[in-house]
Amino acid sequence: MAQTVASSSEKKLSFREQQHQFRENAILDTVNRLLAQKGYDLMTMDEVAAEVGIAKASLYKHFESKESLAAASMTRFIEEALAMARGLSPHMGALEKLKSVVRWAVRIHLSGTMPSLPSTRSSIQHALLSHQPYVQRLEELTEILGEWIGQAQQTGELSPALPGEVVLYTIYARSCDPVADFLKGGGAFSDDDIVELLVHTCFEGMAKAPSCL
Amino acid sequence: MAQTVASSSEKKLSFREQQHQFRENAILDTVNRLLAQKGYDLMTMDEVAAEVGIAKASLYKHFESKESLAAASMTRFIEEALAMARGLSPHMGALEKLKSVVRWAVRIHLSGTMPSLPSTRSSIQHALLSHQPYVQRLEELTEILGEWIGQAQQTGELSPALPGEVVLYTIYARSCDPVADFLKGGGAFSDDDIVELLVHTCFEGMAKAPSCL
DNA sequence: GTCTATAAACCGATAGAC
DNA sequence: GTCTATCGGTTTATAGAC
Repeated sequence: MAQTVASSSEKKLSFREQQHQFRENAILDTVNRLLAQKGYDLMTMDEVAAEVGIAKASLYKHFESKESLAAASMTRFIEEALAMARGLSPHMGALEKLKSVVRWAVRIHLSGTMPSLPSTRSSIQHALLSHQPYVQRLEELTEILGEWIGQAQQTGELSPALPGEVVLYTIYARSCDPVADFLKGGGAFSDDDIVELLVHTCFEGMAKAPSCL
Repeated sequence: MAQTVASSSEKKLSFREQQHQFRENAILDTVNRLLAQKGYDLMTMDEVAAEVGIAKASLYKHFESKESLAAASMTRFIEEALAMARGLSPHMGALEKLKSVVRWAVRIHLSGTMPSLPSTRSSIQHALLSHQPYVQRLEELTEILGEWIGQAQQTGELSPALPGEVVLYTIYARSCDPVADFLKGGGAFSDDDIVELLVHTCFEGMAKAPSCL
């Protein structure tokens, strides 16, 4: 009996916690979209609250500040990237893994739900680097990518003469490349085309013919 | 006599106009730097006035709004790019001309005086496209680059299978690529190294060894 | 044209009732 | 936890004296 009550109480608590998590995920979904559309500085807390369908004060019960809200959004995104990277088949070559990561990121970017901060210029960049959960996951991802970069350089799939940091930063930057937005705005290409074109120019440059199209 | 007076009057007017132009150029220099450092949304008119050394109200005697100020800054920058492109030796190959443009832009980017708006996300992007002087010059530059791209594709220096828009957008995007900021922040490379690394990955990709380093 | 002072709007964050 | 109402600060832009 006592066990049943305890179990029931546990279930109820777990259910509330689940609802809490569900609500927070809904908030973060909205934040991801708004960050993708307008960026951090132009996104307002009023707007987030209105789109989620709650009052602004309620938003502050979940996240203590605008900065921590954006940091949570970015952290969740990196977690998804980590899960994606770790889920890649171990039979893939290192270069193919790296391309898969860029493909995945560009596709999310094109769907309008990548909470990327475009550059060093955003006011949140500094706050993010003080947000331990974000930094930690970013380091994990960097370590995974760094390993693959080293492997691809050993096999010659990537030039060993190219500093690893250059490859890493380039991969990160191509994942939220404005070229994708421009091409999408032009309307001449499908999302799949844009993904392949971007991955091609990123790794093969512009002298070699793309395998797609 | 009348001529002398007229001439003197003309000279005085011209001098005042020159001073006016000089002041406006000083303002635009400051704006370029602030736009490069913080971007449009985070740049404030108070800040611009303070750094120029004039009162904010005086700023509004030169430019009627923050939007028109940023638009003037961007327009002047495109004019410099046009002058640079038109000044390239006619003996250069088309590909070498394109690379020279990217080299020039990345160098300015690294110097911290490129008034680039990082992406589609800035609130000024829409206003810029309604600013006729800017749009016109951007079209002129696009036409020049488009011609070179076509030539480079005919000689096979660039892949003819790659859509021209992809090449054009890529060149524009690499000119203010955040990779340059990351590498500069890392401190391991000189500005010249960064320029060559970026130009190399842009045109040759990451499989081929860079000619520099 | 340059200044000081201020208007008008917006935004992040909080108080306090329920 | 959710709401309404509001505070405090910042920003763009302008009024008016000089």
